[in-house]
Amino acid sequence: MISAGRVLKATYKDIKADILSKILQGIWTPGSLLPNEVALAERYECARATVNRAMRELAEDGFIERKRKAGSRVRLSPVRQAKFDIPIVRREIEEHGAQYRYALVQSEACVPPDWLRARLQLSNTAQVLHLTCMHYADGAPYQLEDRWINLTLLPQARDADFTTVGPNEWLVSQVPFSNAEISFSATAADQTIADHLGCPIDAPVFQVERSTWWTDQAVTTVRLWHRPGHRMTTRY
Amino acid sequence: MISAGRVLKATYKDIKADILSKILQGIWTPGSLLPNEVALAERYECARATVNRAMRELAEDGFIERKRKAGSRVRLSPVRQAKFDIPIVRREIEEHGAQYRYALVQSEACVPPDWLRARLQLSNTAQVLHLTCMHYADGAPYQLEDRWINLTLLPQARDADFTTVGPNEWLVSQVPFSNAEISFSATAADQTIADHLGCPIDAPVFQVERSTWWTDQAVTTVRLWHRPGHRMTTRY
DNA sequence: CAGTGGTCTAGACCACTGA
DNA sequence: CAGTGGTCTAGACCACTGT
Repeated sequence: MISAGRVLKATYKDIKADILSKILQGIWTPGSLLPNEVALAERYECARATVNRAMRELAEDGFIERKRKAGSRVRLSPVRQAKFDIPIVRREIEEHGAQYRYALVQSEACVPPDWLRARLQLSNTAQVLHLTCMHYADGAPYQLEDRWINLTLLPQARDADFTTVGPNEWLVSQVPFSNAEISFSATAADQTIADHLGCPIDAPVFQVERSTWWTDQAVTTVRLWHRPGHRMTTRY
Repeated sequence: MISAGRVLKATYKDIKADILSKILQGIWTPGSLLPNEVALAERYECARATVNRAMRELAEDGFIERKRKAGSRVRLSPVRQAKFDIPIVRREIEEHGAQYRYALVQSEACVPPDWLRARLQLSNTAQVLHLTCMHYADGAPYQLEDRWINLTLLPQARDADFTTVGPNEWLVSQVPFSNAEISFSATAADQTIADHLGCPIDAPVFQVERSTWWTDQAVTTVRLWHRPGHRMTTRY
């Protein structure tokens, strides 16, 4: 058991910061038992609900574990998570102070290839729209996009004009929120990628794949290839 | 403005789920103004604090935006975030049902190269421990680790035995919590990487770089190279 | 069964900010 | 300046779970 120093009329943020600093400095070490909420409320001279919020957020942030009856402990192993902003290419580019340009390379309605039908669980009669697009930063190739849209779910995509608006931005306006699976990997540039990104064939390319569903129906899947040297960074 | 259906004695989870389903189904569309907390509290027949918690969490989850005086709106563009579990290689491998094996390849205390001193803001007199390690899944190369540990901050690393315990697990036991910067990219295998991972030179390799600090002092930096074909996946 | 966190309430005051 | 969310309070009851 740990004893807490006395602090006057603390807000939940004060309490959270105070407890966190004790953990980060190693004053409260992994595995040790923290005072219970009532005790902390006395020491910080506030209501238990205020302490509760501070502790709840520390638990959400992965710093402590809480159990009824057993109390709250500093986590033993930092079960840490990293959060990434889902890359929205236009914003990504503009935030780097560069000028964004978009171009449609190809657009074709077709029957989905087998691998796509399998991945998106499409019916045998489904039709899809296949788009190829380029995103430029200050005129230089930044990202190549290979997009498939489920025409059964979004027939209006057939008549949409993708020469000026990118499929991502169009989709956001059509499907409010959706579930998605996203994965990152490294791949070698094939002829098409090399041509569009202006890099050698077999150059290592950072690849993002994302499939999204709306109420259990496949909306779209996309592969994004980034120019060589691209990095995705975050802090935690 | 949107009107809410009446629900009896709802908990904050009920309210959150109800509002979220209206957003996901497109009943409440992006940009539209939600009822204020007092109105929702009446409709759900609960206290305002209960509504507040539901709405606060929806905002944290990125579904709505809240502003004083202006009210709460469904987000226009899904500023969604993806959470990744920080890859802990042993768990990653064992969760795939494979057997984990670790091996120390090389260990050497030395003066940090310039790029490392710059990256970690080390003093001129700093010493570092340079480790090279391999992680195997079912006997096959899985990940090559190139690790640098700040000996000024962690002198005990000099005497630690890294032949049986990986540096990551050792560090976790020495430094309770730390800030980190992590980045992902694609790179081409050099001779060393190719040898250790058993892949061709110039093969595209998924690279993770992570630097961590403890109270503003650099603890360690590491580069991890994954076997060809490695994917990092999440849902959101 | 008893101790702990989880949640709700009714009310209050405050901070911010759009009109 | 008035409407909205942000936070706090003092108290209450409940759910879970270790002992």
